[in-house]
Amino acid sequence: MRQNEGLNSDALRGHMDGMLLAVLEHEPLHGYAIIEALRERSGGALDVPTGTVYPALRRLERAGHLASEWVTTGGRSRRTYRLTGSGHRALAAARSAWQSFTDVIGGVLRGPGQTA
Amino acid sequence: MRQNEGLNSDALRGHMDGMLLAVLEHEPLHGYAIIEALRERSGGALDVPTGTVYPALRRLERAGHLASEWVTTGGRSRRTYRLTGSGHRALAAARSAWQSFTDVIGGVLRGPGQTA
DNA sequence: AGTCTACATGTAGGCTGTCTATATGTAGAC
DNA sequence: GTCTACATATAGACAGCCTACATGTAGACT
Repeated sequence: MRQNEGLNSDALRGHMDGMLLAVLEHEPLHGYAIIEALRERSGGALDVPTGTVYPALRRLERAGHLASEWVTTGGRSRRTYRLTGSGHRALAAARSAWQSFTDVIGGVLRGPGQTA
Repeated sequence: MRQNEGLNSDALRGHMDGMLLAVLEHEPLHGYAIIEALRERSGGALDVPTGTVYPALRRLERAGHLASEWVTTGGRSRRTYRLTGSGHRALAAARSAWQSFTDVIGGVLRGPGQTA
């Protein structure tokens, strides 16, 4: 279970929740499928370990942003998560926060006087 | 000592080092001035506490990216930090990492199929 | 003289999210 | 019978950012 190419995991902190919500925006998914979706959407850059995802999903459910139910398909049992109303709002908030976050950090990193 | 507007501190994780290096790129500064520079460059969004900055500066010095010396001006003593060669390389690496980081996270947050 | 604010550095300890490692079990292919 | 992919879950380590505290100087104002 190797780690993401060049992406340091400290940097992921505080952005996992938003990504999980984003992945679940238009379809309910179970944990394992969420990990695959993250890998695909990131072009292979993101390989999030189960020890990160499962606790995070439970946290988001406790917070009311996700709801889960067990779904059995072809002999396989999966806990499937979907966004709640609160989850949709949290996703919108996460996107807005991401925007200001990148503006601020990006601006500092580039240095003063650079607009682009 | 109030906190940054809307910026959650988990999100800062792993990006402080790069910002500190960026602020020191063209001129040596002491800790207190670095905090002010971060506030100015971020348009007031970033108000980093001393308990974050001073340990971080020491860490970066131990890592060889910064060098420090005590400078006394007008009765005031300040530990002034400057970038080393290794620090300049680390800053370049941080900028490159920031680019891929925002590409990856931004891409996932936006959802599939969106180029812009 | 006393007080207050801005300047200036520093540490101890807490919090919490991510990671590693481990445990458990099913389905299907070979 | 074994191996791989699928699938969920938890315990404990790790590390960076934060709060709170401790300490001290310079200069302005009263």
